[in-house]
Amino acid sequence: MDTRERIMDTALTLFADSGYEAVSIRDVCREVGIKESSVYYHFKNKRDILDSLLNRFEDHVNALLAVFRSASMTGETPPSFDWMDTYFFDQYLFDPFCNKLMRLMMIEQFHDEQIREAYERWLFTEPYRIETSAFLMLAKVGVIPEADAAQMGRNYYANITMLIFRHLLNGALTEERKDAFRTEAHAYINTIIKQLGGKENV
Amino acid sequence: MDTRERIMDTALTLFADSGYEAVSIRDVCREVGIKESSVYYHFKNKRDILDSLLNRFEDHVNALLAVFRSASMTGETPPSFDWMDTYFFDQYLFDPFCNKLMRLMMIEQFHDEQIREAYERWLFTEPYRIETSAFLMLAKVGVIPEADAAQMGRNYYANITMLIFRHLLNGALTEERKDAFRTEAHAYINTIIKQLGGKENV
Amino acid sequence: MDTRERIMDTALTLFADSGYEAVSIRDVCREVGIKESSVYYHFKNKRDILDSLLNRFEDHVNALLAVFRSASMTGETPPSFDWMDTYFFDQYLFDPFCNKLMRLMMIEQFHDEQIREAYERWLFTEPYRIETSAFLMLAKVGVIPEADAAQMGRNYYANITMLIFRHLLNGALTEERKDAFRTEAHAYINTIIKQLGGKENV
Amino acid sequence: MDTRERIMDTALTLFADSGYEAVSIRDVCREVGIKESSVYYHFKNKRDILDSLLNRFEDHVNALLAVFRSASMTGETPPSFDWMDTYFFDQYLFDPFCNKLMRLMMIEQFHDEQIREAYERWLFTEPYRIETSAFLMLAKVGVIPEADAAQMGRNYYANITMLIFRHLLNGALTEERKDAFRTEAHAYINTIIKQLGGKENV
DNA sequence: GATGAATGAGTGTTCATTCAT
DNA sequence: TATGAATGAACACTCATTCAT
Repeated sequence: MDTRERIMDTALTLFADSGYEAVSIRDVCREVGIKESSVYYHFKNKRDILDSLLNRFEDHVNALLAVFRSASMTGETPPSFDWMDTYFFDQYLFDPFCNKLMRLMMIEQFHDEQIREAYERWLFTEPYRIETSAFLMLAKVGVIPEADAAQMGRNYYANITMLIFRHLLNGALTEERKDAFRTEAHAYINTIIKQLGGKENV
Repeated sequence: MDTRERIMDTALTLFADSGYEAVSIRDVCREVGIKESSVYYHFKNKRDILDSLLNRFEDHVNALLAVFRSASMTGETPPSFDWMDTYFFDQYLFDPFCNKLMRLMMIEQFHDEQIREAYERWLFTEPYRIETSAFLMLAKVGVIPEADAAQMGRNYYANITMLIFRHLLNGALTEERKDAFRTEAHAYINTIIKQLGGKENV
Repeated sequence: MDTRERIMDTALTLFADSGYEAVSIRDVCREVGIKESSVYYHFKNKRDILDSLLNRFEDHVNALLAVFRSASMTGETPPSFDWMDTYFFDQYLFDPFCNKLMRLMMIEQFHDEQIREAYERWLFTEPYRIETSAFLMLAKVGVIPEADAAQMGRNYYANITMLIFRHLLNGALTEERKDAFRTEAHAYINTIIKQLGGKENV
Repeated sequence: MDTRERIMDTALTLFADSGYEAVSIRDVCREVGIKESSVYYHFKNKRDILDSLLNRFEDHVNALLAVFRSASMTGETPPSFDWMDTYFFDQYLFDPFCNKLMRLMMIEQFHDEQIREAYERWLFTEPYRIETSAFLMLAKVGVIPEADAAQMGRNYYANITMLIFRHLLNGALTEERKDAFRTEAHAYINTIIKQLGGKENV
């Protein structure tokens, strides 16, 4: 991994732990093993590191979305909760890069409007859009009574959002916390499936 | 209001906006209208201001809890969603002091274990305890089928938690955001009441 | 002399030697014997030191002008070249504070419009006004033929200005340079006096 | 123009605007369109650029002097104020290269003895030598009474020097400033010519 | 109770320069 | 010829804190 990459990587880890302001260029450089002045060869200034991270996140998550959309559009595999596990849980919520950026956005949203918008979009608006549309698709396929789709989607979204803040954006992201999230998420999903008379999914 | 009070007040407002680290003693003093050295007559150091705020919050919220408990214990008035409005929404979530402290805890939880514990307790554990117990009481009173109480309580908790993060801990606390929270919360509560065959509550 | 005074004093000496940009706060503090951070108790920033110096100069020189004006207005003593020696040479050109500020303005006029204006004013416009008006007064008193006053004033001004740049704003201000200035200035003045048929003034 | 040339050219322009210290290698390279490290192929270090400029100036101005001397020695054309216009004004004072170097010397003379010497030489000593010798020649030719030559030469020199500092080394060298210089210089010259009973020269 | 004055440690950033390629 | 990458030293400035008054 080249220097620029290592700076971004280290900075993100520290930013996600303590917030942008609380992390100094010195801190980043100590970790990376370069001199402070070297940072300025790769980045215009400190803020430029943050912006680069935000841009990379935006790109990364848009790519994820594109894959997800094309997969769900072709319809070759019917929508299922397993999808969520793969695309939303594993590749988004648990992904170290994405998780750190969510923490960063969560801290910085309070004093940066640009970040606040990203925060609202990627933790609320987009998940809501995807999860409710998944339930609408399940209704189309006939798995769910059409009348309940919206309400169920909204409930699902609320439960997952609560679990994200409770377990994945609370202190350090340990395996215990991931397990707690997974356990509660699956328990919730199974109650839904039971209501639908479906089979359990562990 | 005496000087010590004004320092705490101002510090909290700034901390809630930008986080503890990002706010300087200078910033606080400029607002309060005193010299920086004067702060050290009232507080041991900067951290002491933060600790005093956390202690005051703990006291304040324990007092709230005590009132709530005694009110619900006497059973003179049956538990209802109106309670929530009064005790949980108005006196806790919307209360400027409490709301600022929640923001502060949300920002600082990532690099301070003591704050993380308070954060987990007052945003997740305690609300969960109270809200689910409210539903259990509703079940005892016969308003809700005993079998659904736990599940409904959990759903209620998840929805309210999601709304808190989405609307009350997102950017500045404006009247629009309070309204958005209230609207969505009441809409959700009404769907529950409808399911129970009860009357709407606006 | 208090700290603020000593900072200004030292800064001016260094600025006049090397220019504003080339002098660091470190340089000033080393000389004054204080820590760099202490400067910021007395001045908002580096530029504030410069501005304070310029303001003080403006005040100082306006005071000089006022004294000169009142002295020449009362007319108790007729205008003479001795006046110039006292007011313009000794109290202005040779005065260490004023001389240093002239050097500073001379260096900084190239990249600061505000300073350029002061430079033009206090090295060209005001001296021109004063010196030509002195010759007009001499004409009124009958010492000089009215017709020659303007031309002689202008020549006097040109000669003195040239001597200022040649001797007083060239390298360090040593006693030799002051002597060179005085010698040439008096020589020039004496040729004028001779032309007028007056007595020599050494 | 090759790279070395472009570096010197750009550096001079920037140095003349802001002084040597205030201009960074970065500034020069940005303008030239090369990377900072490339400068060190063409110059030993930053100071080497300055020295090269000073050397080039010395050569340039010596060449000018040689042309002027041979022209005045042959005596094929009698000395005149038109000469001054051509050699001293147009080819020296208004010449962009020379004018920039004069500014540079004016700024840097205060903290570099080598530059101070060049400054004194090319702004005072040499012009004085040339201008007074021109008046001596005019006396030889009989245009001026021998007795007045020295005095008139000195006055001429003083007036031109004052105009140089007032108009050509004051802020940026604009067409307005050149015009102001020319107007005042010609006005002065005409008063001399009038005194000599000669014809006006516009 | 409050402040004037000071400070050591640290902040982000710029600088001229080096050197392998 | 030119540059990508790095660096030590310096820069202006901010910080929380101290202490005598």
